[in-house]
Amino acid sequence: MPVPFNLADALDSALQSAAVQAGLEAAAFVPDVRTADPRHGDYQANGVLAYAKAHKQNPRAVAEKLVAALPAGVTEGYVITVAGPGFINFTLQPATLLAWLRMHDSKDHLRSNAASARHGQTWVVDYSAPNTAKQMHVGHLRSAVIGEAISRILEFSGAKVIRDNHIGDWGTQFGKLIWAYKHHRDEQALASDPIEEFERLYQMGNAAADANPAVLEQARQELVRLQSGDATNLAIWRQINEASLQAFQGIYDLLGIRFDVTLGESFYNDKVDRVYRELSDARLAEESQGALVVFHPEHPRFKTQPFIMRKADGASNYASTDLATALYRALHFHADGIVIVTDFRQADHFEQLFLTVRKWFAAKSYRLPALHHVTFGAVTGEDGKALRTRDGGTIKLKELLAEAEARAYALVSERSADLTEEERRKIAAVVGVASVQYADLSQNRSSDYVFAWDKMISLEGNTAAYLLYAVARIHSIFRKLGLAAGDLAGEAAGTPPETPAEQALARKLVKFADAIRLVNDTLRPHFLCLYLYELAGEFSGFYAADKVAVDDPAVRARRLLLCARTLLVMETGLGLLGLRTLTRM
RNA sequence: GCGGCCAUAGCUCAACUGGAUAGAGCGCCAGACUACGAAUCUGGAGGUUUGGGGUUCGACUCCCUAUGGCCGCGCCA
Repeated sequence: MPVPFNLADALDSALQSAAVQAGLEAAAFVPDVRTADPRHGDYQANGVLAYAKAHKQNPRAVAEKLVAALPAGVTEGYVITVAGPGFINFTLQPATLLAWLRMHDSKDHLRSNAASARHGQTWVVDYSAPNTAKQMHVGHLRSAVIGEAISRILEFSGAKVIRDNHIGDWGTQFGKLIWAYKHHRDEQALASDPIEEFERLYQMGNAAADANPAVLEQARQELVRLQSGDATNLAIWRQINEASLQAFQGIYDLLGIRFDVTLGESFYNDKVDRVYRELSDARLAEESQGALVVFHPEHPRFKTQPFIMRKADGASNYASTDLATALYRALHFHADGIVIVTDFRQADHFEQLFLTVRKWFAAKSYRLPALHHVTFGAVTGEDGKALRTRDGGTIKLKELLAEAEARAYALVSERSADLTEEERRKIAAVVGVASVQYADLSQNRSSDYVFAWDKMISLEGNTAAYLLYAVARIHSIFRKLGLAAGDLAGEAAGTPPETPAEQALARKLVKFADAIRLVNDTLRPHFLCLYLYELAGEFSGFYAADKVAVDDPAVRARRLLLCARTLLVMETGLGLLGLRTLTRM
């Protein structure tokens, strides 16, 4: 029995054609198929209610007609009932569950089936984007972790993804930094930990310029020299960038991030004139108080709140470079979609940017990509205020990840004292980072994120440790039985799931497709986290209820198949979130 | 002042973007290791979804309003 990867999709189109068969006004009928509460079934179609309402018909009668018109290929695979005011419920038959599990037996099969969703599309994902000359701190975590997960899921869904690190490597701060570099640098510190020293110099330059107008003027001169191509200052600037990128990569390595391109603000320096020209020619931009700005008369706020794209002193700012960036991504990368991952405070900026881009591209007949500003809330301490260390400084990302690993190590040593020191170190490295990533990803990104160590490294509940533990237990079963986890031999003997726990687990497994779809549609990775958590929960229930390593070969084969698929889906899903997994912990 | 986001169990969060009896974890109570890893599982208690109106077959979700919190708003990004 061939079954599709995404069963909800298949039901949707089956209901569409049934609507034609049954004589409904098919164009006005949207099946609205979604996953259901298990009490009601696996999928439910809710579209009948809206249709019947609009057409003044009895919803139950319409539902009955639709069900009667479904092809045999569909009706054989499910138990179908009409319930309540006109819901159509579909419960998968055990044989259908088995067929799905058999067909999706490897990561490659999952991927190739999922890839139809965005086949042929190109997406640019813009995330992380720290400023050079500063260390990454806790505030940089969410963009990096969320952006990477979105990139992986878009890729899994068939898109060509270009990961772009739009670093802040240009701007007025470099005048002060170069001034401090020339007057106060510590060569020894520069050699041993350059990023730390640059950060110190930046703060020093900032403070000195604030305190002394003469310094401020000298810093301005340094900036002018840099911008006019002065060799010395350019060399310092390059040194700063190089050291910064190296430090960033240290963090990215821990988080499993590798960018395809790093096109920072400086890259767009020579591309902003075209932006000024084209927006002015299109009469979208106007002079206001000496600056070149864009107003949006149709917008309640942006009709008076300007989008400043060239400052009165003639310099560019991030509006101009972001406009140039949008054009570059559309023309050079042929992007079908652009995702920009930043915190919610920049919502106004990107709303103005997107409004401007839409009008500009329309005026020039440039192909417009889908534009998504993926926002997330602030990271706060447990008091609800911005997260700070005890002495009031920001928490460095490097230190945060080290702390997570140390806490994980203490836990592993406590729980698995029998493992060697080396093994415990390795496990702690994975669990520590995964806990940080997962704590961030598992929450709806739009709310503020309350940072709490105990919750993050916790072993219980919706945490990385819980998911990794489920994976480790499955590996353990295969190890005990002397089987390879990916070994497909013996699966042919697997029969349809029978016990309640087996069925619940199998029914959750096929919903993987729906979770992927949901994240694709919403760009919210927490839906995949929630799915994996629920899957791990179903597995744990199954594990407690039904022993796998039993003597009866038929029962054992049936349950081993479920274990193999749970492992496959868990490892695939965790991989899409950017987490590494373990075989023991 | 104008605008945006948010408010769900004691705490931290979900609720598939308008669907069926609002779900988890922590904490609390009561159980389950002579069974593949108890970092687990099974039950129980706990709710006027901030207050008040409205829209409709149906509202945590949409609209209005009040209160409280976070944030943005002319040359930082």
